[in-house]
Amino acid sequence: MLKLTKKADYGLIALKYLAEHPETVAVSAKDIADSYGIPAQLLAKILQQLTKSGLLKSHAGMNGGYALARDAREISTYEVIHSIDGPFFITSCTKGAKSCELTPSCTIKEPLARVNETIAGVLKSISIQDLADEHDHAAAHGHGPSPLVSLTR
Amino acid sequence: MLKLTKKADYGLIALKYLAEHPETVAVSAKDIADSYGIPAQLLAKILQQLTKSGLLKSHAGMNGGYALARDAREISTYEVIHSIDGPFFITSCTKGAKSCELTPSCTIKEPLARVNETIAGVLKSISIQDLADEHDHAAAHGHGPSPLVSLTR
DNA sequence: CTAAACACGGACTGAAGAAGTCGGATATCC
DNA sequence: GGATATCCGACTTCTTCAGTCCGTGTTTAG
Repeated sequence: MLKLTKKADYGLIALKYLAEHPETVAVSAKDIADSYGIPAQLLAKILQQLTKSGLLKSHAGMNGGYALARDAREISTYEVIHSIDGPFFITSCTKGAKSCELTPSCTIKEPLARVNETIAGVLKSISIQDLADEHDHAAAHGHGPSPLVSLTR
Repeated sequence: MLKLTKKADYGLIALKYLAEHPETVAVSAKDIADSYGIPAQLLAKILQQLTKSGLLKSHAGMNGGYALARDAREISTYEVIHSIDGPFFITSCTKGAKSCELTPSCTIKEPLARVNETIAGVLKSISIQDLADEHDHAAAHGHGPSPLVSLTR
């Protein structure tokens, strides 16, 4: 139904958490999970995936944990979602798939592919830092002044 | 994984088909299904749903079938998807849901809600007629001149 | 050295939704 | 009345998501 998975949600939550606590060297998966009521083991797997994708740095052993691999401003929500949920496409039969060549039904998919690119572009323009900022501003005065999604029309 | 269902695809395919054959009074679900290799009974249910939503007009009996209730230019892809897949939301926990109030994890959802609105806006700006046109143009000279999704950035 | 705390990673189970099927009822035209 | 349609609900099957379990490897504290 055109919604991203909870794993992606959890991943965004965790990264936002890390962006909001830049002073800490490393945060364990359990700490973040406990803060939000997320299953710890599940979040751990998500963070592992994000580490493999190069978005996080991990440190094993006691007092270990995760930290952002780059500045929060350099990590886009697109990368996070792509890392966790894999490449997403609006259309069920995307280019490269096998089933698509059989039927001529793909005539519809071309315009939808543009929609897909639009979504990707929007997500790429939103960084983890934007999420953290948005949180503060939203609580402060309703809707932030940041031109996050200024192309709402 | 952020993709719409096959039902929605089928629905769009069928509406595009109807838009491309405006001369015919009514087309049966079976005819459309056979043209694209879609399960007939499944497509029938989809068209019934679109009829209930007021996007199609149906006529039972022999030589019966479906026809567009309005001009193809007045039917947006948003309406079709919304009718078939229901209200879609990027975030797993949208406003109005119960589970959202429990955890403070919703801090992330606010900016994503804007993304959601952006997607909805794009889909609302694309009509069934656009799909039919796009099909012709795409085959002719690659990418149509229509400013369909001009806000790709 | 040892044990606790942490990251890693595969395998597994349950639940939910999607995709498609089946059977029957009703309406219309010939 | 029979053939062709829509209409509609219930049902099975399949896939994927969400979450858990368990074991391994690594680092640090004591």
